[in-house]
Amino acid sequence: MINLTTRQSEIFEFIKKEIESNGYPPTRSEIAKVFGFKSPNAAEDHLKALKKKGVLNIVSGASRGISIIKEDLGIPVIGLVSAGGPILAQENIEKRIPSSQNILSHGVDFYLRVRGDSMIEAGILENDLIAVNKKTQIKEGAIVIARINDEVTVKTLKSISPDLVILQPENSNYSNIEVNPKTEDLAFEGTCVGLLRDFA
Amino acid sequence: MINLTTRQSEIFEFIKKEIESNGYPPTRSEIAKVFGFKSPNAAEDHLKALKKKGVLNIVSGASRGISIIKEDLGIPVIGLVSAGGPILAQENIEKRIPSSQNILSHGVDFYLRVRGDSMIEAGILENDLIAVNKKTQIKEGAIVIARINDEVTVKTLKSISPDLVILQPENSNYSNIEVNPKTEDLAFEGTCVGLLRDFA
DNA sequence: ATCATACCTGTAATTATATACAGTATTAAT
DNA sequence: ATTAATACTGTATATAATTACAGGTATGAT
Repeated sequence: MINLTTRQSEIFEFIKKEIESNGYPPTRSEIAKVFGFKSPNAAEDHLKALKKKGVLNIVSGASRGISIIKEDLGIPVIGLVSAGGPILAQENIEKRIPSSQNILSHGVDFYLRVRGDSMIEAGILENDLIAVNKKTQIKEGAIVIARINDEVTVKTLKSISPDLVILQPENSNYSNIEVNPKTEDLAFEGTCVGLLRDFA
Repeated sequence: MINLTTRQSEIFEFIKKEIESNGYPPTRSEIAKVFGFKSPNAAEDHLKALKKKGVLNIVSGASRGISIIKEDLGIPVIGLVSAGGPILAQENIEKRIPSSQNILSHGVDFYLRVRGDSMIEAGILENDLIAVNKKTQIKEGAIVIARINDEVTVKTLKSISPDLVILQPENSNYSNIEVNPKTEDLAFEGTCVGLLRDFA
């Protein structure tokens, strides 16, 4: 999608909200009123711009003939992460789950399919999907998605300090991973905010 | 919902279809045209009838001010099950999750909040929500929701025969539950088809 | 038998709405 | 420096749309 301006985003979001709450789209005048425009033509201009940018469709002559073009790709499900590249690279995306179906309380940036049994004692099994939020502040005690030298792993963050990060598997067969961020390549991809298991 | 007449259903379905495909509701004239009415007032009459029957809402004065009232209550989340009564009794329903948000591959009849730690070795922890399907055939090896003498429990179904049902907890601290369906009150509420954990 | 409801036609008026045209000011790109 | 895009005001008008009123017919219920 071509980037919308701040104003255009506001208008676009308003239209979406109206459709959601009323069940039908707003008129030019309604938009103008809400945004304080003194002319419905201001809204008309915005609609034309939004149509041009391909985010909505306008049926000429029809009242409220506005419909949003949903290009909502949904929340990506990350399968096996290939070494190198960013975690959200196209080749890692297994499928997408519509974001409207997000029933978790936190925002979910992506789902990661769990490989291995290192977290079974935390009730996280192989093939489960863990919901990951990228923005949540990384905290000790949380279950985090870390990348160590191109290896992506899910572990409990035991402790964090400038020269020592301890990642703890939740499986007594495995031992803690100790990383020195100064000498090793360590990045946090996000925090686990949910879990999804499908008994297919 | 009060029963709609055949004609009313046709009109109602058409309106829903229009909203789905166009993104906005039809006008009286559009309805009239599609159904061959020679007057938009025929459509008006139908809309009034449909409003009276509570299936849609009409905003007076607004063009296309039609919205369908969704009676979809969503999938119930069952908290603590009170002894006696059916599992889906009103007093057991903690909240509802819109069925449109169901991302699991099987149909989900309700979610059950897990109490206790008897299934931790199957990765099912306290407070997780397990998605339950009532219709799936109860099979050995599946995780089932059983009711034994008014006690609702989640266990793996180890074996089933006319006079002995063995339910296995997935926690080595607990031992198997053996029930004779002929002498004890045993009912299967459904099969676990998914799991949802929210790190709130 | 009468009444309510469903299901229409036909007309018409008010209002809601889209949308063109003519401007103005600001900002980002070439 | 000029052009294009953004973000509006202000006016005007054709037409889209709601919706009332006045009928008509058929059907099932009281």
